[in-house]
Amino acid sequence: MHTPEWTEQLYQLVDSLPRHQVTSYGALAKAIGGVGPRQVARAMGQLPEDTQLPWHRVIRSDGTLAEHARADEQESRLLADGIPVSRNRVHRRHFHRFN
DNA sequence: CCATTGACCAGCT
DNA sequence: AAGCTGGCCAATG
Repeated sequence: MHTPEWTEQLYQLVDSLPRHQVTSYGALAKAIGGVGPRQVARAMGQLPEDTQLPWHRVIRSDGTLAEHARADEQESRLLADGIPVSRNRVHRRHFHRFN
């Protein structure tokens, strides 16, 4: 398997996410540059199951949670982080702004 | 404010 | 080569 070279930067960005904030695949893609949101999403899906990265804080740009194998776990992790999720959606005010 | 639609996207199988 | 993704954005109602 071949991991793209931008993944290290992706991991660092995700790892630096403040505890009570979320971000989107697209926002990360922009912050990295030259990659698309779906590539970021795929990279998240490839993370090992026991990763320490807060992958659960990466959601869709419209605030809804994407549908994938660990979606339920994602919701409970967000709630455990103190990030409210109602009707499968996180409010915009919890999005992190990259500088 | 929310939901839907359609064009665009890149990496699989 | 067709079809499916952990998506995004703008436009629309």
